[in-house]
Amino acid sequence: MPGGLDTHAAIRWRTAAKAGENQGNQGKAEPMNLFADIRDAVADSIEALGRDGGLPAGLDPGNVTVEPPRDSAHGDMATNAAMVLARPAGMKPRDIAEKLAQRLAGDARIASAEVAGPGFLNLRLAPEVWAGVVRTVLERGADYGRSDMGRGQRVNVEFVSANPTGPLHVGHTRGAVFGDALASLMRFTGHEVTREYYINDGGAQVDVLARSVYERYREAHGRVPEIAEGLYPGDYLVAVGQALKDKVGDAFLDRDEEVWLDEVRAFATEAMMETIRADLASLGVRMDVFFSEKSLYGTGAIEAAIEALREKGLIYEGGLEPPRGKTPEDWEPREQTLFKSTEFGDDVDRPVKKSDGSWTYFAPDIAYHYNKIERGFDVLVDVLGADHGGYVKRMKAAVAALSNGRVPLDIKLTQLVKLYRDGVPFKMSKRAGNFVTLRDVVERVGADVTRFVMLTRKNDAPLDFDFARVLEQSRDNPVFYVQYAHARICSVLRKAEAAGFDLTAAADSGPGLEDEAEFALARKLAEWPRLVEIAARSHEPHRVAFYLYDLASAFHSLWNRGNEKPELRFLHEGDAAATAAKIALPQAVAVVISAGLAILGVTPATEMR
RNA sequence: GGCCCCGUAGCUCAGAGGAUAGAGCAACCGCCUCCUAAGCGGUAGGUCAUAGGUUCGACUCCUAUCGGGGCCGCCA
Repeated sequence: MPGGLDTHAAIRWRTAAKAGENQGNQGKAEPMNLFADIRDAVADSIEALGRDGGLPAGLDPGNVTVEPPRDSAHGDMATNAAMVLARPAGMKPRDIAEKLAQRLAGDARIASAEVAGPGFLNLRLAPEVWAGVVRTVLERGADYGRSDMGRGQRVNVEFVSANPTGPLHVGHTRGAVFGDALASLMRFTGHEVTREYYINDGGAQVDVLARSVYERYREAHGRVPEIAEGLYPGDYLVAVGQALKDKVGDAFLDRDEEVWLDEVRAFATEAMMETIRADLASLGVRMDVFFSEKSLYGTGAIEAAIEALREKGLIYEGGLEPPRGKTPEDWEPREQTLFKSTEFGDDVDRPVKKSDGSWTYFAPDIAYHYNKIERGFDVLVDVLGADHGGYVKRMKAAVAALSNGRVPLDIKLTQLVKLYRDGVPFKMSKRAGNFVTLRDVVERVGADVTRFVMLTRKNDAPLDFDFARVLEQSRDNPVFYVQYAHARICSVLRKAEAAGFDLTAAADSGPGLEDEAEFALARKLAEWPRLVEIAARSHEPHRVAFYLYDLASAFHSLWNRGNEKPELRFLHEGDAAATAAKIALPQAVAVVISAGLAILGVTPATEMR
């Protein structure tokens, strides 16, 4: 690397204007997102070249990206600028790349810029840049990687929303973890996030619940419960029946349903929601809003939502075509109230009101989403089980219609969780009501493990959850592997403190990076802000889990390099300067691991047991 | 019959339209007098299901087909 490098300039590379964003940082304006900064530099170069005639003026750098190359032999960062601009500039990609390379070579951060392949520009950054990344991490601490990408946009993440008829099960667990992590992720990227649960307390299923609880109530009075086909048989209702007895005594005994139905339904629903809230709490999930479907009935809310659609000319009375293919025996044309969802990409218009005049399930859902829009959210996210796949197009259509296209609705479907124990499928008894609950899972493996494992797959891929394997302490268990990295660092820091080293000095004296394994780790740290933004933009929190695994891997790798090269170890007995130089990097890694785990809702381990 | 998801190494899976497609496991070969070897390094392993299309460039986007899974089959 050039000996005459102005390290001072290299560290303080932010222009004065940009540094303004970082006021209150005592003038130490280190970059937050290195990739964004270098991309800015490329864009600036394009503009400058446009001014002095090297390139046509006014080129749009919108599609220019700066990203880590697949192969690190290609350098630290690569930009596609020349290829993207070739057509609008009317020039050959490699010619553009050459001009950019010359320009960028004047940037103190950039050690070399080489044209490669069809017109890639491969950039190698000055060693000081990577040391600067480590310092930035230590300065920012838990805020490193936080961004204002969301610009305060109000996001509503609706998740779990299980029917209030029983405790949460494994499927809900995945949705709960996903939604919660996504909410944290979006908050980290500058969105204002509301976690919301939609209580389906308005449909027939809560009547069934009430009748089921009534039988348990009778049971509490010493009667034999009659759990008819279709009622909920689960034991968890026994206590609810008892509680009902404690509350109302024998007031409902041997009375007609009309006497007790409303009250028992309300009582049972509340009891179930208490259970569900406790289930969520055991996972560390806290909702901001519980929204009751029932609150939409009798208040004109549904009517208003349908009316809003009608005003847009999207509601009509009519019949649907019989289903294509074989027509069911009992099919007959029926007049009903339909929403023109086909105008927004749905396959067929959807009924909102049945021929008997009652609402379909779709109607309150429309009203609920209308309510979210009216509450002023800018972005809606629904996290649903994959069995709701058929619902996606019509709901997106409704939201597009009601918000005039202003509010995007993203529906994330979480696929099945398959349970195993030591590779053997976990058989659930066919007896209805006997399923593996969220509590079962959390009690067996703990909330941290549950959460991390649930995020080691994309939401739309099925997930295998093996009770034995997730507790295994080996490299192929990502939870352990990441936690182990963090614990190792904590162990080192404990020893450093015990040896009397001043850890706060490490950040100031700065890391001395020399080995490729150290640079690799610093590069990984530099990717964090970028990774966070990509994950938030695509609503994919699993990317955080995968990143942490990669980061841990780079760390373990460096750790073992210390076997061959003792000078790379983090602790150097009796040598404060050497220790300060080496300990900053693992400190920074610990900061990012705990920041990442915080987004996933996982507590970092400080030691392994 | 319709809709949704998936198809990448023997297995489980990553992969913002970029270069020679990457990890882990399993296999094989190495590394502990040294901060936790609960770890690390290396070798081997591929028609990214198939066929078209879009473009400077496709595992990635579009269409069709095949295969696996799921939901629905009608007042969803």
